Amino acid sequence: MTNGKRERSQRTRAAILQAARERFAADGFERTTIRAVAADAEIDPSMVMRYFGSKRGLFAAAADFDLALPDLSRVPSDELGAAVVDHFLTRWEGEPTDDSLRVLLASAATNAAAAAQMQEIFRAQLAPVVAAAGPHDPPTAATRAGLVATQMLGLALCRYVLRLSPVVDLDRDAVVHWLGPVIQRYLTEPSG
Amino acid sequence: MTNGKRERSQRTRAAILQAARERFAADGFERTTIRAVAADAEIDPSMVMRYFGSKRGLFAAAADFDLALPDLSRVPSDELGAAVVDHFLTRWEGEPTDDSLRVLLASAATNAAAAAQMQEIFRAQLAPVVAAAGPHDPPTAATRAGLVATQMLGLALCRYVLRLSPVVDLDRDAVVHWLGPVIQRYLTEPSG
DNA sequence: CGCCCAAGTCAACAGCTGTTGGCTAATCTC
DNA sequence: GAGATTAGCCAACAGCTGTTGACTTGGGCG
Repeated sequence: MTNGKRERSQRTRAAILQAARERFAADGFERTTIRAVAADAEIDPSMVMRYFGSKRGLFAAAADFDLALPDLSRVPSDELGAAVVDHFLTRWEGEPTDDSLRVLLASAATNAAAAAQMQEIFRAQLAPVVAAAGPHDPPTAATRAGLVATQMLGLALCRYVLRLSPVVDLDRDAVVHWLGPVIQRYLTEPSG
Repeated sequence: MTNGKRERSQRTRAAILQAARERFAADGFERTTIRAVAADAEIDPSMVMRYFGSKRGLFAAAADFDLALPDLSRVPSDELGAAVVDHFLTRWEGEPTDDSLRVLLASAATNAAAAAQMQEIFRAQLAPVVAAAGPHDPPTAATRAGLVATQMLGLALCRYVLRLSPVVDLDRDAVVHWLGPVIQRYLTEPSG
C-alpha cells in the first residue's frame, strides 16, 4: 500500500488525540474512559497506552493548547476590550473548532492536575499579554489578567458548558457589545 | 439514653448530607464515592442508599440550595451592582459556609443532571430578581440575568475552583470595587 | 414483659476501570 | 530474502464502583 509505517503511526496517534479531545470536552476527565476513546478511534485500548503512557498522559496531550493571543500593544487603546472578546469568540467558535478549552473547563473543576494546567496556561499566556497592553503598572497586571479570566471563563462556562439559554442565544455582536467594555475596564482602568 | 430513635435518624441523615456536600464540592460528582461519604459520616455505605435512594438522589439533596437573593427593588438604583456582588460574597464566604454552589460548579461541568439543576436555579431564582430590579423591559431581563451569571459564576470558578492566585488574593472590598460596576451595567444599562 | 418496627451492619453481586504482557502480522533495514 | 522492528489485537489482572438483600440490634409502645 501507499502507507508507510511511520505515516500510519502518526495517523492513528492523531485519531486517538481527536477522539480524546471530543470525549474529554463532552464528559470531563473522570467519565472519559480509555475504552471509549479507543472505540471512537477504532483501535484497541492498549494502543492508547502505547502512544500516551497513561490516561493522564493522554489528557495532558489533549488539553495542551495555545490561546494564540495577538499582540495587544498594536491595538488602539480604546478598542482593547472589544478586540480581546472578539479574539476569544473566534478562537472558540471559529473553524476548525478547538475543543481544548472545553476539555480543560470540563475537567479542571474536578481534577487538580487539570486545574494546575489551567493556572499555568493563564499565567504563561494571558498575564504577559495583559501586562503589555495595560498601563505600565506591574503589580496590578496579574490582577487585571485574573479579572479578565473571571469574565471570559465565566462566559465560556455559561455558554458552552452549562448552556444557559440567554447566554447561548447571544450572537457574536451582542457578546462583544456587552463584554467589550467590561474587559476594557479591567485592562485599562486605574486601580484607584 | 437521651437519644430517641427519630432524633438519631435525623442526626445521621444530616451527617451524611454534610459529608456528601464536602465530598461533592471537593471532588465533583464522579469522583465522589458513596463509600467515602459513608466513611466520613461514620456509618455503613448501605445507609446512604436507605436514606437517599441512590447516588443521584444524594447529589440532588446535596446540591439543592437557595441563593437567598434579597429584594433588589428596595436597593437604591445606583448601588445595585455593589449590593449583588456583596451578597454573593457573603453567601459564599460567610458563616456558616454553604458548599452547595461549589458542589454544583464542580459537578455541572461533567454531569448533565447537575447542569440542568444549575439552569433551573438561575431561571427560578436569579432571573426574577433581576427582572424586578432593572428597567421594566421583559425581553432583556433574561439576557441581563445571563450576563450577571457569566460574571458571578466566572468569579466563583476562578476564585474557589481553579484557585487562580490573583483572583484568590483579592479581598472583599477589591472584588466589590472591580465587579460592582460591571454588574451594575448588566442590570441597568439600556440594551441599545 | 413481649411484640414490632426501624436503625444499622455485613457480605456479596455484577459491572466497569486503568493497565499489562504475550501474541500475530506487516513493514523496514541490511 | 533474513532478521529486526513495530503497529495492532486479544485476554486477563486486580481493584474499585453503585447497589442489593439477609441479618442483628435496640428503642417504642401496648
